[in-house]
Amino acid sequence: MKTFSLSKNERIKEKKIFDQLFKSGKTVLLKNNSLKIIYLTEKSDKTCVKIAVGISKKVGNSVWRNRLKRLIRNSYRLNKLNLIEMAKQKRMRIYILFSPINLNQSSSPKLKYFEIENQVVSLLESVRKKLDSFS
RNA sequence: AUAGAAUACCGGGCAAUUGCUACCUCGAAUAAAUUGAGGGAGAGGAAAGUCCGAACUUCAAAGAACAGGGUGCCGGUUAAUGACCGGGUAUUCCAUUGGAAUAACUGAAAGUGCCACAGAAAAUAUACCGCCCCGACUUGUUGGGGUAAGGGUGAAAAGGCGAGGUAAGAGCUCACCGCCUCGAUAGUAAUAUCGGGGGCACGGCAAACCACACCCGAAGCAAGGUCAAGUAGAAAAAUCGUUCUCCUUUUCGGAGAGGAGAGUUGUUCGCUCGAAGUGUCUUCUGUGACUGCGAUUUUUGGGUAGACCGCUGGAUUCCGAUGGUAACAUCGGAGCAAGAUAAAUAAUUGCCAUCCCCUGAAUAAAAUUCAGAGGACAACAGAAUUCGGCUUACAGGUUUUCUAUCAGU
RNA sequence: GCACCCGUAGCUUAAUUGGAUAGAGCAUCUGACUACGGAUCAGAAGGUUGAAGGUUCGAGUCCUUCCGGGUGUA
Repeated sequence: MKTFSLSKNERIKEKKIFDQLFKSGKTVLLKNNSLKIIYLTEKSDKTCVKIAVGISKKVGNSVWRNRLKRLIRNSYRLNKLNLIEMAKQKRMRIYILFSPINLNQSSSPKLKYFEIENQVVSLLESVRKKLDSFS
């Protein structure tokens, strides 16, 4: 498998998983409240990490939403290795949903890649710490 | 040259690295899902709004009338349109007899309706102030009559204007204009021009109802089809139907009529489809009750929302020729150019191009040019069955035309 | 995606077939009553009828185009 890829198998596509995430997932916020992560774990021998990006229609127009989604995905696939290693060690499946909170088009019309990447990295780190301490 | 308006077009480019989507080629492995390498491909002028028009699919075939909806000068283009092109007419503007822009631009003399307030009167006309005549008397008031020129009201006042005429006036009469009507000429037509006659009757609103002419069957790719999966062919209530004849007959069965109801997205007609048809009791041979069966409607509960086809080669794009004032058509040549589905088409870096700002140099200054450093990296905006239009949003740049100002010949 | 509906004061709503200043209730503010507050009584303010054009003498109402919000549909 390629190291920095993000194929269809690493994305959430099933409606059931989305329902479970919204019903019983745990949220992690950033300090400036721009992004959040909803995550869910389950024990399984077939380890995998799947992500999705959920953006409300009221946040901005389709061009802006597409760009945010692509930036989040791109920064995830460049920084996902640690999380996958941990999932292999602990033998669990991890589902992650990214979502913007206070971020919208009127407040920040131009999105910059490095800001998004920093936020994604710190979010992934905090998720990893929580999982570590939990088990 | 600068500024403005219109018009047609473009909507950053190249390279590297890391990815995404489907396809092709060569491999690996397998029951299958899969996976490795390479290759070329991958958002727009509006992809948007969903305002019109079609293709395509289903509703048996897509029938008729009414209802309902749409359009509305004339001719053409088109698969089709409410779009486009050409012409006419009206209005506005500039100018001075031409030019430009805009227009839901049929009918108010088929009928119905509305026209608040004000005003005498808002459509069968009428008379407040006036003007004029006659009578009465207290000589400036009143009674009767004529009139619609002037005033006043209003968004709108009953043909306009001038002359004659008159007590005062009035299409009462006449000229010109307008209107109605008949004819001729030009034009395919809308319409225009000219001539004769009438003698004023005909206010506005049809984006009020309506009339006339033409057009429209309905729903939409979540259409529709195939496969898989499914505690699914679930329960309750109401209504209706469960009828005849013939053939072969032990039975089973077959044919015909009838048939509740369903479809035809409003109604009617027409058309099409069309299930069950059992048993028991009662009873004066037919009726009633119950049960079973079937159909429809309503309610409750539950399941799946996966894969493939539709899905991209088409009223197709580009170039040229011919015809046409033009929209466009015909012919010839070349080309194939996204197909996702929790939804791909991206991210970073470098160079170039573009724009902004600063510093230095050239020149007396501005403007301009060159060099260096820094910043922005663009606007509007993301395919979702596919096309033709319309509408709306839009940084910057290019082409052509027109207008204004300045400079030169 | 496709199809469709609705916008009136801060909130909930009226407005006859186009006719005048867009009317109510709650909330808000001011005053009265009270030792103070509530309740009550009296009064005031608050609307370019979502926006822009058009038809009309006159548009909340009729027509067109935008803006915002919502619904249905396997």
